[in-house]
Amino acid sequence: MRPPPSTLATERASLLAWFDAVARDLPWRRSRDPYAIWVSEVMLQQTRVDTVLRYFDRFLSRFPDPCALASASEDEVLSMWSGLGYYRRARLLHAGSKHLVAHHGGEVPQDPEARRAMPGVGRYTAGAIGSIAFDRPEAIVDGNVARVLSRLRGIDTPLGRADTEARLWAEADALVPGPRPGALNQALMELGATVCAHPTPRCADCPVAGGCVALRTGRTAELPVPKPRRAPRPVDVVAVVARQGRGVWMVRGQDALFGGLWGVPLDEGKGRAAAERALISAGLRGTLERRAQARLEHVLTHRRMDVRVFVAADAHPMGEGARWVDPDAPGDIGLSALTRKILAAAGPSGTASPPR
DNA sequence: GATGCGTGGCG
DNA sequence: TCGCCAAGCAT
Repeated sequence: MRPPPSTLATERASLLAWFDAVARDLPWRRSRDPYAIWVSEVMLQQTRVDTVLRYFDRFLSRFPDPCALASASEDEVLSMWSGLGYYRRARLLHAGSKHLVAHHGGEVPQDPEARRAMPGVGRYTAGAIGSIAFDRPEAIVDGNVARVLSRLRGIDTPLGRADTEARLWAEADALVPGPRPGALNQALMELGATVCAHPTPRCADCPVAGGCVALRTGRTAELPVPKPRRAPRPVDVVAVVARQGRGVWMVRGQDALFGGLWGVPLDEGKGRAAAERALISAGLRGTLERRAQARLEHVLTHRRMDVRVFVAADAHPMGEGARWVDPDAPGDIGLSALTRKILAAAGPSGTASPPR
């Protein structure tokens, strides 16, 4: 089932030599600071390298160490995360920094179990920090590694299933004990990201093509077998844009969706009545225009939001927990991409594109 | 074990 | 256009 030790040693050597030759120069690879590695790994969860590049240096400049991050407000942290998505990651990272200050002298612990106990650190991230920052022989399986190992070993059961995941971790566990485990893990990920890619791998450039089961059996296009997933559920949403000078009335999200971020009042529904509800529950009084000013679509992993944007005139606050925000200079608060999209659709003065 | 959680790029 | 999915985690 699993390759003999000699084969594993050859694969390790090939992967390391290949990685040394072609590794991309990425900012987090220039650092051995466990904190920087941790931040990069959290940002990279379900997020492409090109996207993270726009955030990583800025975040580290603002919060150079766990203590600085722990001292910041949640709004400050989310402002640095604004647009990156999966905002719970930022809150967990923030919580993680406080955890480090409280329990580990403000440093990322070397002990694997202590690392695993950090908020927001699961099996993958713990292994990534352990191997990359501390060069410990800890395995990792992310989407890249799963694709590489599925093809290399010919694993043809669906991703996400318990037996498949166990097999993948076992294969990764078998491969990592050897020289430079951090570089080896990064080599596996780099290979998955650049050569053993989805949907079509470039096997001519692969350092371990010689032992690849999928290549030998002509199944590179079939493997890995993807995890079944549901289509995003359609949902109708109304948004209310109320302006006063340069300011737009925004509330702080409390729910799991966009929690901690600031945004214009939203509610489920498609008409003026729903917009009215959003207006009132946001602690605002004002006159809603009769028809939606704009309409847009925003797709999340599990929802397809059909958003009607209503503009409110003569709006004035009648409660607390919300405030006027200048979208062009929001300050230390986080805005979602959806919020920015809504404001753009509403136009600079509320006279935007007509509804579709 | 299934579900919820963002955003953007690509074939 | 549309589905896929990208260095996952918590509940």
